[in-house]
Amino acid sequence: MTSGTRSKGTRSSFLEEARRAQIVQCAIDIISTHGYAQASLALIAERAGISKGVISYHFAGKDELIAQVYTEVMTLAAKAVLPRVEQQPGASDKLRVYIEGSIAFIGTHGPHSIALLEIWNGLRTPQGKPVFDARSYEPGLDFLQNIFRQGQAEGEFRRFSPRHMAVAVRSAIDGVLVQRITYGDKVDLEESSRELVDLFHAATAKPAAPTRGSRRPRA
Amino acid sequence: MTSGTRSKGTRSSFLEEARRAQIVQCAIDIISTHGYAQASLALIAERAGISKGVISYHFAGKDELIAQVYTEVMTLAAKAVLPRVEQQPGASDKLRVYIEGSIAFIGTHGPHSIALLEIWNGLRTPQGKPVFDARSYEPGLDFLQNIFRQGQAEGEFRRFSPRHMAVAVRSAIDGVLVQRITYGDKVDLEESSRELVDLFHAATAKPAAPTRGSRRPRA
Amino acid sequence: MTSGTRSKGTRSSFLEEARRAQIVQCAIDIISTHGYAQASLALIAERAGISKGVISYHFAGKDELIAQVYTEVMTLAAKAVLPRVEQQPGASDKLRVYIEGSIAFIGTHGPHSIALLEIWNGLRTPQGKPVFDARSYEPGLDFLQNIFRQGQAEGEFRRFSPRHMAVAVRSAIDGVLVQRITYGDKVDLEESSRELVDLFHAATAKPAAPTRGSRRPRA
Amino acid sequence: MTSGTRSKGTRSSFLEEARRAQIVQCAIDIISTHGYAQASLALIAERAGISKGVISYHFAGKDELIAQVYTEVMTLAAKAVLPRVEQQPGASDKLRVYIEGSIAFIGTHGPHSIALLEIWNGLRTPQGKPVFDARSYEPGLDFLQNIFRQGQAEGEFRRFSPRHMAVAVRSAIDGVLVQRITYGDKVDLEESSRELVDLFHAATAKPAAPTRGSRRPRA
DNA sequence: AATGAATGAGGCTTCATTCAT
DNA sequence: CATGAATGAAGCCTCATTCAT
Repeated sequence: MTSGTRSKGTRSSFLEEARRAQIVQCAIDIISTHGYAQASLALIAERAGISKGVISYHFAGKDELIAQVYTEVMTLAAKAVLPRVEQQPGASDKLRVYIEGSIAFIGTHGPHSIALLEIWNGLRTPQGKPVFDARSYEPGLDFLQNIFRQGQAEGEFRRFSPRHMAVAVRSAIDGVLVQRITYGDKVDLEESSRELVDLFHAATAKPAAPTRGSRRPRA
Repeated sequence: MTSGTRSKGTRSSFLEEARRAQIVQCAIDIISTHGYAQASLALIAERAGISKGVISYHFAGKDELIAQVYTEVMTLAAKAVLPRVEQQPGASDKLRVYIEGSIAFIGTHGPHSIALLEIWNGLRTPQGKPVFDARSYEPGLDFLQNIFRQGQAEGEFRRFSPRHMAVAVRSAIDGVLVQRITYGDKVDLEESSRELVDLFHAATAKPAAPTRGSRRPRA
Repeated sequence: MTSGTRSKGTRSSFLEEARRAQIVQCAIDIISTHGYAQASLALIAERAGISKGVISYHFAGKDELIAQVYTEVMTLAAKAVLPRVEQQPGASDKLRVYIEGSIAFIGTHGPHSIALLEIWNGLRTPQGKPVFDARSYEPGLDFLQNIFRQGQAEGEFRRFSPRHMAVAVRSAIDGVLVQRITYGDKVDLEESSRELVDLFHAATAKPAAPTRGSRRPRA
Repeated sequence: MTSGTRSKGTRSSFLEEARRAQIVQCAIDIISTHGYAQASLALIAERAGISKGVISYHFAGKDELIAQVYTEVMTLAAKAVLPRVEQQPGASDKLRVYIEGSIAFIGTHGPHSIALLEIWNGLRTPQGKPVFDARSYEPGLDFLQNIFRQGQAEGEFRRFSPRHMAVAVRSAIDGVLVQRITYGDKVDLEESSRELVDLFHAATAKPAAPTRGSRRPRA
């Protein structure tokens, strides 16, 4: 209204955003520890030390909160993984970094990863149909498919269906997450990472030429 | 079990079992079409054309019904897949038949497969902990791990972690199921089967010997 | 299923109907005493001495309960008033009996009448639009308009707009109800009835012929 | 009130009054479009482009705001109708002008009229009793009764109960409003006005003397 | 004087479970 | 054995009101 100082609107927005972020974070915690179905607004509010109504005040409803959580986690994951992948010139390296990055994200953002899986599996339309069905995977699958197509075009990869391979890679990574959820620290993510890299390297690489030497660029 | 006239108790048991089986079947239908969260006893009872109380009468509670569904489907799947796998002498063929059988099961028992996934993801303890977490996978994983160990011992497979490979195989098969749920008939299960067989053949096979000929036993 | 005795279905229906009727009656009582807006399911259930869930069990939701109340009262009112009206051959007598019957209904079915008015005024769509707006009056207005058309055709009534007269008659009767709601027994319904009969007789009758004698058929 | 610089208190009062008037106006708009039950403070504040708290600041509570709306509209209506009525010397003309003025007010102040009806029907005490029941009508009814008494005393009107006639006139005018709310412009207010004037002229006038000529002084 | 944030009560609905018949 | 009826908890949402800034 006056000048110089930050406008009220901005200050409002700042506090508003802080609250929203806090609530989103608590939602992630609760969803990851109690599961999507048990993640009631009451539980989330309790965790945040606020009244239930506060959530309704800052979010249009539970749906918006969940959507926000989803967006938050997806954005975080994409930022953590994709840029580093794209820095790799070769398809084989891209695949390796994608797998390594994805599994590393599970380690650094455990609750986020779990929450993502929970929402994925738990969020339904009122008719019971999944809101995030396989269609939501498409962007990620596209990303992988492009890597595979590049590798095949450049002769680095053998012939296979890029789509099915992409589905398998994503599924395998999710499988690691499921293991991690159950067994916690007993699952050595670095080992899982190495094994999956090897697995999909072997699965995609061209059959060894007769005079081939070392097979793996790195273990 | 076979003779016509049995004691009342047995006849009771027979009817009892028929009722239970009917309810379990309806539960599978409802869970697969409406999702776990929406699968209320009322919906299942309506589908079965019976009263809600009947379910409570035949099952200790919803949990027991769901557990029964789970057992039923797991048993069906095991019967459909495992015997044929064990008929194969070689580890490589065992793996191939396991994958083929598992994906074929998705095709022949769609609702069962979906229900299994729904229960897997949806069933929780009152504290929100998954009832069927990765631990429930262990029997299946053991089965696969044994195949891999056999193959490695017999020199058919390269060196890799049997456990991680087992997790990857199961996850990849589940990935096909998720695709199938979303895209239905547009997902060609036979193609998926072939691709996964190829994928894991390549992933497990020893690096091609210099003078090896055909790599795939079957296309 | 057997024979002779009433089928289970019927017995069920009987008890079912009794409960529904009880709940509808309690809803009428609560709506008439506390007003539509305050007529919560909790209050109605408390009055009926049952749990809130019972209402949800017997009715699809609050909407269906209210609709049932509305239908119940409308049907009662129609049965109480219309047949006697149609027994009258002359339009003038029809009008008189209609007014007398409508006001008598207020006396014999006070809570019903009040509940009807409350629902009429209070029930809204989620967007705030009245569910029972003037359109719902049309059947009743038609009935009155036909009386007026008959009277004009037979020369008993003077020239006027049947529609506007019909609206005025209905409104005047509702006005008596509003008075009754506020002042209770202090409003003499018989007197109100006589006055309205006179009023609308005078309003509809042809200008007195020069040699006219008695004006009212009944005082 | 007129001079430019006044004490702070007065200037405050001026702004205060402006704010209150603005809020009252917005309340009228919202009530008339969304209905009383849906007219939340949030909606009214949004319409006014202010914060919800402002309303609480300027009004003791929602009740006071509504009461203010009621007073505002009643005052407007009284100012629009009563003075012109009182200019008429004869009772018959007074009645005519009262009806004409009241219906004209519906045309010129649609939202006000609707809001008035909504408040009338919707506002309740915490116990569910109407706040504005028929008692609130008394001033208006008195005004009409005085007209009728005058007309009867001066021999212009026939014998009838002034009170019941007054109730009928008010009810009939309200009936026109209800029609207008539902059917909007399709209700010709001028026609409604003429018909009601005729109706109540006929209803109140002395039976035609044997040698009388024209019945209506004016249409 | 105004605001946005927070509260807490209350409403409707769904649902697994219990129980008398 | 089976049923329909009833329960009570829990969930999400709306809203008038209060309060610190």
